[in-house]
Amino acid sequence: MPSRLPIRPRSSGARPSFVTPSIALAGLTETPLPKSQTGSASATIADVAREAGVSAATVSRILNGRHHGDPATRDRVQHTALALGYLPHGGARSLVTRRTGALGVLLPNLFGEFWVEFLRGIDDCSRDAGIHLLATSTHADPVQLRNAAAAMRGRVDGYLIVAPGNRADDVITALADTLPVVVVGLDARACGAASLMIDNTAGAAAVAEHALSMGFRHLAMITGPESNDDAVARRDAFRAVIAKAGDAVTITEFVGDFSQDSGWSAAHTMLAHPRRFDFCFACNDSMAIGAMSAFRDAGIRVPESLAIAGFDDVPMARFLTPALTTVHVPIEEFGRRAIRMLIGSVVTSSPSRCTVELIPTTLIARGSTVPEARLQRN
Amino acid sequence: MPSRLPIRPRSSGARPSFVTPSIALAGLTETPLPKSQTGSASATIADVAREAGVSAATVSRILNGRHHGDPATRDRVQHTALALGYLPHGGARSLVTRRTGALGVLLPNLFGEFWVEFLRGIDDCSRDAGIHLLATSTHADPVQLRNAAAAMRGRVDGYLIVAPGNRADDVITALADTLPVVVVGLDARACGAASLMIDNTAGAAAVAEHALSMGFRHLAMITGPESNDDAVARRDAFRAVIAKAGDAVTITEFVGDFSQDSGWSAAHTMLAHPRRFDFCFACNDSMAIGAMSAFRDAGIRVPESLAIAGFDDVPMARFLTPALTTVHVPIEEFGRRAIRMLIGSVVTSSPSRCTVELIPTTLIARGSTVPEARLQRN
DNA sequence: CGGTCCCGTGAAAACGTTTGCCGACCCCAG
DNA sequence: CTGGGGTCGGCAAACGTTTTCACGGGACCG
Repeated sequence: MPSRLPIRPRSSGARPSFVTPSIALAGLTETPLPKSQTGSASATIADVAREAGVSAATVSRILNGRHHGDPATRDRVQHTALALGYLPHGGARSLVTRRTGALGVLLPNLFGEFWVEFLRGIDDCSRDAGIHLLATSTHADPVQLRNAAAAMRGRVDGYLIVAPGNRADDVITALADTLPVVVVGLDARACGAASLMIDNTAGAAAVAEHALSMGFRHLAMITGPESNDDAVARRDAFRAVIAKAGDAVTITEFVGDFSQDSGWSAAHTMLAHPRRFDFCFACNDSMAIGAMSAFRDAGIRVPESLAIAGFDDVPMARFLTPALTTVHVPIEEFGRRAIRMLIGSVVTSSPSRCTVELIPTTLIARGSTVPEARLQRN
Repeated sequence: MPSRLPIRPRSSGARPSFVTPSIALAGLTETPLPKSQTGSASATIADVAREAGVSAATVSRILNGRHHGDPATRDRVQHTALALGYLPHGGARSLVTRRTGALGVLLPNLFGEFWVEFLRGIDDCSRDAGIHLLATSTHADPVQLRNAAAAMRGRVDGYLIVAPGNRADDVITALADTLPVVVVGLDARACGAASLMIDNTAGAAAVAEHALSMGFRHLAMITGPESNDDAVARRDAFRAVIAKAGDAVTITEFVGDFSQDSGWSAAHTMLAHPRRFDFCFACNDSMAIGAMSAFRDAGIRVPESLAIAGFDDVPMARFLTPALTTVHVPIEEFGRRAIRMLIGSVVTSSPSRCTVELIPTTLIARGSTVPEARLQRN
C-alpha cells in the first residue's frame, strides 16, 4: 500500500480567497449580471435581416456564399452579422438541409492508450473536413448501442461503430438501413456496413514466427475477450502458426480482457503454472504492460528468462524497460481512414458500400524479446 | 464550406451481395432494389400519426410521456411508432425545445493518458445524465477555439472548455455570454465562466516537502508549457517550498511541454548538465515517464542514484519499474465533476456562476523515490 | 340536476434556417 | 427603341418537432 500522505484541500488560506466554495447549485438569488450590450440571447437570421434592411433569404445567401450579392448589401450584411454576433443555428439549418455536419462515434469501453490514439486520428481527420463528432462510449450490449444510436438520430450524418461485440449484428443492420455506417474491428459486410479491420492475422503470425526463429519453445499466450473479433483473430493466427511447428513447441493460453490489470493477473497465473515458459505473447500492449510489470515484480528477467511481445505498438511501448516488442498498428492512421471512409459514404450519400478494408501491420522487435538488441529508439 | 451535393433520396442498399471490393466511391449506377419494407428513409411523426389515426400532437405527447393518454390510443401509438421505427429528429426537436441535450467539449491537443481518463469521466457522467457530447480538439489558438465553438451553436446547451491557453479570455467571455460555460484548468471567473481546477499548489508543495524530508538536496525540475496554468502553478509552488529550505538545497529547471518526448529530451539535457542531481520533479507523469526511460537507458539507477516524481497519477504510473511517485489527481472524478457543474448550470439555465472549485490532490510515494519501499501494488 | 373541473385530443403556431420561384432591374446587342 | 440574358433580392414554402389554446365529454361534487 503506497503511503498516501493526505493533503488537505488547503482551503482558501494559501490562495487569494476564492469565495464561493462548491455550494449546491440550487436556484439561488439570480445575480442579475449587467447584461453586456451584445445581444446575449444570440441573434437570429431575422435580426440580422431587419438590422441590415434586407430579407432573411438574402442574409442566408450572402453568408453562405450562394450569391456574392451587391457589394454594398454584402458589406452591410456581413458587418451586421458580425456586430450582432450572429451564428446560424445548427439544428434549424440541418432540419432543412438534411445535413448535420456531424458524425456519430460509438465507442466501446475505451480503456487504454489504443483508443486514444485512434480518437486522435478520428478527430484530426474530421476537423480537417470541418465535421463534428458526436461521441458516446460504453455500448456494452446491443441494446445500449441501439439506444445511443437512436439518440443521435437527426444529429449525425453517419455512424462510426467501433469494436462492437459480435452480437450486435441486427442493430448494425438497422442502422445501416438508414444512414451510412462504418464498422471498425468487425467484419460487418453482412449488415450492409463498410468495415475497416486491423490485419490481425498477419500481425499475430509474425509474432509467432519471430518467437520460433528466436528459438523459443515454451510459449504462453494471454488472450483477449472472446467477444472481440480482433482478439479472436490474433489468438487463432498465433495458434495456427505454432501448430505447424510440431510437437516440440508447446503453447499454453491464459485469458485476459485487454486491460492492464488482466494482463497482470494472467501473468501471476502464469507464474503459478507448473510449466515454465520462455516466451509470452499478450494479445495487446495493455496486457503486455501489465504482465511485464508483474514479471519484474517477481524478479524475472526480461527477456533473458522470459521474453514478451504485445500487439498494437501504443506509444508507451517504446518507453518501457526493456522496450516492448510488438506489432505496429498505425493507429492514428487507422482512425483517419475510418473517418475518411465514412465521409466518403456520406457525401456521395451512397448506401454504405459493403466493403472491407485492412490496416496493415508490422512486427517491431525490441528489447523485450531480443536481448542483445541495442536498438536505438525510433 | 461543406460540399453541397444534391441529396438523392437514399435508396435502400444492396445487402447480401458481398462483391464490391474497396473501389472508388463514385456515384455509380443506382441499383434500384426493391425497398426494404421497413421505412428506410426514417419515418416522421406525421407518418406515425397518420398510421395510428391520431394527430401529431398526440403522438408527441404520448411518446414524450407528457400525457399518458387513453390506454387504447397509447398502445396504438406506441406500437405504430415501434413498427415504423420512428425516432424523433433531434434537430427539429431542439429547434422548438431550445434544448439540444448535448454539451460541447473543447479539448486541447489531448496527448497522453491524462485526458483519456478525463474523457472517460466526462463520458461516464454525461451518459448517466442522458446527454451527448459534441467534441472537438486541438484548439491551439483562440481563433480556432472560437471557430469550433461557433460551429456548435444550436447543437449544444453549454460548453466545457478544457485547458485553454491563457490568451483566450475574450473568446471565453463571449461564449459565456450566450451559454453556460465551465472552464477546466484555468481560472476564468473574470470571463463569467465557472472554473474547475486541480489543486496544483498543494500537490507540488507536497512533492517538494517529500523531497526535502527524504534528504534530497540537488533538485531538478522539468517544467510544463508556459501557456498552461497548471504547469505554471506547479512550478511556482515547487519553487516556493524549496526556496524556504535555504541555500543548502539547489533547484535547476529544465523546460518541457508535458509530452513524453519532451521529458525524454529534458532528461538528456539534465544528464549533460555539469551539476549532479539526486531528485527530479517532472511536472506531469508523461514527462516523468519519458525521463525515466532516458535515465534507465543511461544506466542510472532509480531511485538510488536519482529519484523521480511526477504529477497526475495516470494509470500507467503504477506499472512502471520502479512504480512512479506522483501526485494523485482523481482524474475521472475530475471529469465527472466538470460535467456535473456544467449540467447544473444548464438545467437551472442560470448564467454560469463565476465560481472556482478545486480538485484535491494527494501525494503517493512509490518506488521511484522510496528505495526500500516494498510496496505491494494497489 | 347543474355546475365545475379535468382529461384526452386536434388545430395551428411557433422554432430558425434554406431554397425554389418570380419580379425588378440593369446592361447590351440588335 | 426593344428584347433578352443576367443579377439581385423578396416571398413563402418547406423541414419535423413541441406546445399553446380551445373544445368536447365525461366524472365528480354540491
